[in-house]
Amino acid sequence: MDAPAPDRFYVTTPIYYVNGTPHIGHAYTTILADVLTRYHRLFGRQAYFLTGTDEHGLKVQQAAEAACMEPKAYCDSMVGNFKDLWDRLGIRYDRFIRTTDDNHIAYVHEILQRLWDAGEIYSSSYQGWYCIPDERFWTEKDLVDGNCPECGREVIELEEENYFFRMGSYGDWLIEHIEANPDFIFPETRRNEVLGFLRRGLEDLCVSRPKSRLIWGIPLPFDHEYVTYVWFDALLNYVSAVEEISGPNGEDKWWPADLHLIGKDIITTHCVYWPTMLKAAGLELPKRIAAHGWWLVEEEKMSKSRGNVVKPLDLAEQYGVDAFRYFLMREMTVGQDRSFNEVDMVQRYNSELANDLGNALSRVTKMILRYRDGVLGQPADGDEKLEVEMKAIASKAVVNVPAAVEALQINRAVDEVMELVRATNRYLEMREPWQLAKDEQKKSLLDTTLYTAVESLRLAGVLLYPVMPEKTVRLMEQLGFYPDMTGGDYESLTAWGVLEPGSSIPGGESLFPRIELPEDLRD
RNA sequence: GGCGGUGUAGCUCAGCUGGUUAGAGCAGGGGAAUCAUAAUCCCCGUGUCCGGGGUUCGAGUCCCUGCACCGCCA
Repeated sequence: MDAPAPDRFYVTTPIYYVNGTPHIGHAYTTILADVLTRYHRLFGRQAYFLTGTDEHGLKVQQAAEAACMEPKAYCDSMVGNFKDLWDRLGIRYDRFIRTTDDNHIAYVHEILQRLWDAGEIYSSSYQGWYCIPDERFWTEKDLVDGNCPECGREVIELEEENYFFRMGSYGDWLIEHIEANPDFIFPETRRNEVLGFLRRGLEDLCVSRPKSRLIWGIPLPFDHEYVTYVWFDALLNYVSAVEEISGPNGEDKWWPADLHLIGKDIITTHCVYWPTMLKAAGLELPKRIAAHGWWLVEEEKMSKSRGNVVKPLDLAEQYGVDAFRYFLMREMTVGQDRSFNEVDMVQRYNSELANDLGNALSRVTKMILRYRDGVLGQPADGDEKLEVEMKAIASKAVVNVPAAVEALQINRAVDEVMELVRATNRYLEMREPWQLAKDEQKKSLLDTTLYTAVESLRLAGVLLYPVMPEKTVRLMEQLGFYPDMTGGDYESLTAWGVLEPGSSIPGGESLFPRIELPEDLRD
C-alpha cells in the first residue's frame, strides 16, 4: 500500500477503562499519540487525535453499586482521572469520547441494526462453563482441574441464548487483507501472531450479554433483554467519534483512521474482531494498527528518605512534563518492551537535555549577548567547509525526522536531532568564537559562526517541538523565533536562514538545569 | 508441544537485499579548551557478532542444528 502521504492523519488511542487508575502505560500511549499528532501537523497535515474512556461493563456496574451511585454518575466522577492527567502531560486531543455519549450509543445501535438486518448477527444458544468473578465463559477443554484456567476459581455450567456475529466467515478474507497490506499490523512480530491465530480458524463472536448478567451496557436494538458485548461497543468509538463531525455529506471525513495505537494486550480485539466488524458493516478498514510494548517498572527500593515507592507519573511532576515525554519517546522502540527507572531518566536528561541541548543554547545566547549586545550578526556570503558541513547535518535531520516518524521510530527521530545538537557543539569547538571575539579582524567569521549555531539550534527546536512542546517553544523564543507551531509549514520552518540578521536574541534562563540524582539512587 | 521472535563492546542498541580493518550513544581512562548549566571538544575497545555445522571467492548478514530468553497459541 504505497499510497502517497495523505494530507490528513487520524490517530486513536484505546479508550481506557474508566474504572481503572491511569498509569505509565496509559500515559505512554497517549503521549505517543500526542507526539505523532503534533509531528503530522508540523509536516503540514491536518490531524485528528481521539482518546477517551470505555465506560460500560460489569466492573463499572459493581463499583457504582458499591459506591451507591448510578453507573453514569459514577463514570462522571471517574473520567476526570484521565482528563486531568492528560492536561498535566501536555496532551492536546481533539476529542475525548466516552462510550456513554449519546451519539456513540446511537451509532452502536445503527451498526448493530445494520448487521442484524443483513443477517450478520444471529441468535443461538450457547453452553459453557462460566467463571463469575472473571465474567468469562470457558469450554470444557479450557478448564484446569475443572476450574477457571485464568484464576483457578470455581466455574458453573451455564446455557443461555445469545447473539452471535458471523466473524468466522471473514477469516480467509482477513488473512488475505493482512498479507496484501504488510503495514496493516505493526510490528511484524504481532502481524505474524495474528496470522497464526487466524490460520487456526476463526469462530463466530458472541456480541451480547443477557441483562441477568449485565445491565450496564448498550441494549441491543433488536432485543432489549440483552446488552452489547463491551468490546463490540468500545471498538466502534473509533468511527462514532468522527462520524458525527463528518458533515451532512461526509465532506469532513476522517474515517478510516490512519493509525490505531494499542498495547500488545488488545491485539486480537483490534486486529481480528475490529476489521471483521468493519467489513461486515461495509465500512473501510483502518490503515494501520500499531501495538506497542510495556514499560516495565522495577520495584523501586523502599527508602527512608523517600518514604514510599516512586511512581513514574510522579517523575513527570518532579522533573518536568517535557523531560518525562522526552524520556519516554527517546527510550522506547515502538513495539518493544522497555524498563523504566529513575536513574536512567535522570542520566538521559543530564546528558542530552542539560549538557548537550540546554548548554549549547546557553553558550550561544550568552556569547551573542556578550560579544554582540544580543543582536544576531550577518553571516558571510561564501560558505566555508565547516558551515557547509553544519548545514548538511541540519538538512539531514530535516529529511530523516519525518521518515523516522512515518516509520514509528520516534526514538530514531529524536536521535537525529541530537546528532544535530552534538554537531553544533562540535562546530563551536572548531570555530572557537570566544577566540574570534578577541580579534577585530575576525568579526565577520564570528558573526557567521554564531549565526550558524543559532540556526542549528532553532532547527533542533522545531524538530523536537512535538516531543517537548513547552520547552522547545521557550528555546525558540530565546533565539528570537516566534513561530506558530499549531499549524505548520514544514519547509519554511526548517529552511536554513530563517532568522534575520540584525534580529535580537533575547536568551533567557537555563532551559534544562542539571538534575542531581537523589541521594538514595546513587551508588 | 505448535508457530513466531530475540541473542552484536560493561550498559542500551544500529548494522537494508551477504563484500573494504564490525559501528553509535552512555558509562570508564587520558588530554585540550574556558564561551557555557564543573557543561563542551579530542583520543582510547585483541568484542569467540550465543555454540556447532554448511552454502559461497567471501557471512554478524543466507541454510541446518543445538542452547538461552521472550511472545502468541495449546
